[in-house]
Amino acid sequence: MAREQSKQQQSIIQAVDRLIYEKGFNVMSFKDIAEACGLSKGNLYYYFKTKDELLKAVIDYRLDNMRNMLQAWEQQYPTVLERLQRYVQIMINETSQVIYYGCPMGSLNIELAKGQPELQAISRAQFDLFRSWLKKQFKQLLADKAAEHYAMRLMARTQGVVVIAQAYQDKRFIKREAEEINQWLVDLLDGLAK
Amino acid sequence: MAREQSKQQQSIIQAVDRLIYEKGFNVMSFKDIAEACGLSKGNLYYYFKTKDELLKAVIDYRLDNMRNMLQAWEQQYPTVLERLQRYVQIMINETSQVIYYGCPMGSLNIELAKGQPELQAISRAQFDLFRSWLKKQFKQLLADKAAEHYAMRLMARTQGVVVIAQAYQDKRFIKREAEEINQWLVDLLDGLAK
DNA sequence: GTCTATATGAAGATAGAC
DNA sequence: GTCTATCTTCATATAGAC
Repeated sequence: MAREQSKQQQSIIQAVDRLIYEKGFNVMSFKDIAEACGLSKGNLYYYFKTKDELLKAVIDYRLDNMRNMLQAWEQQYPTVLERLQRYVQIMINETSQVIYYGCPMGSLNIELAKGQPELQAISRAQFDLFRSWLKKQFKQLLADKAAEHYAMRLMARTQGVVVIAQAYQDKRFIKREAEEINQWLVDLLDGLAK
Repeated sequence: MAREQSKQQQSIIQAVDRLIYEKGFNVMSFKDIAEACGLSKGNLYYYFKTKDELLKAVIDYRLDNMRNMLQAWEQQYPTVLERLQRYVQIMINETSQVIYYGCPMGSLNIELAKGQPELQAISRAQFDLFRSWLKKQFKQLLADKAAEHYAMRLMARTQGVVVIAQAYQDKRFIKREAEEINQWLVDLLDGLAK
């Protein structure tokens, strides 16, 4: 739910979004942010008083984008298989960033889980959103509990691919594994249709 | 290959190993380390002049432990399936830490991949070690390239499970997915035996 | 709203006494 | 080898002029 925000706030949030992804939340500094959006450090504090506030704003921003994206997918893809495969497609589309910075959602959550539980709880909302959307898709074919399990498994599979691809800066691994996961989905839904 | 190291060096390395895992490399400070091993900060610098040196020492320490562990597994488990499943078992055995701090190898690598490529290269040796050991196991049943691919896929699957389990502090997910992966290995090796 | 200047604290790292 | 004291740099955060 985006509150009313100034152009400046928007541009700060976008810069921070990128910096968190590329440097990590704890490494990113106010100096980095100020430089990235051409503001003075002092002026930044006019908009956001703490790093935690910035994180919250970035997560809200990401969640808005994700909700729009997922809604668009439902318009665009009529079948469950297409929707699930579209999810897998993300890592293909983002390959060139993923091999360097990993998954924006996954890497942030891992960082914050180490000793910043309040912040991790905020970051986790990204997982919640994908998880519930994927569950909703699987529920068209499966009982509630099984749908939940498959949603989580699919997320685990894509996250795992990203971790290994980042470790080796290996683009081809992403391609190869995306195909494997897509085939797994085909076989799975095929088995369920019977 | 562990060089000759004093008792003090060993105890520092073990403290740092833990701190990197629980707080992250960049968040961990010399103050943390000094407190953790009951030394003064100044004295710490007598043993290790920089944080990078500490990282190298910790990775060497971890690699030694891993090599010993893998060698022991080869003594203990005669079959490929048992060995691969023993690898999957790690996340079961470490569940109570994993749900809070993730994978020691994976989370460190993800952190360092963001803007510290020289340090990531050091950390990546942990992945290399597992990867080549797993490949060696698969090569008993598969051609070189396929063995490599399956080794990476197995690593991706366990890493992914850990990411999701950490996101939700969900122990049961680890159990559930470990069983699934074990079954996948059974089916896979079964298919190859034919 | 935007800036510069500054307060304050913590980090990595060193010097030198013991 | 171990300590305390200190240097320097950089971080978060604030104050106050414009």
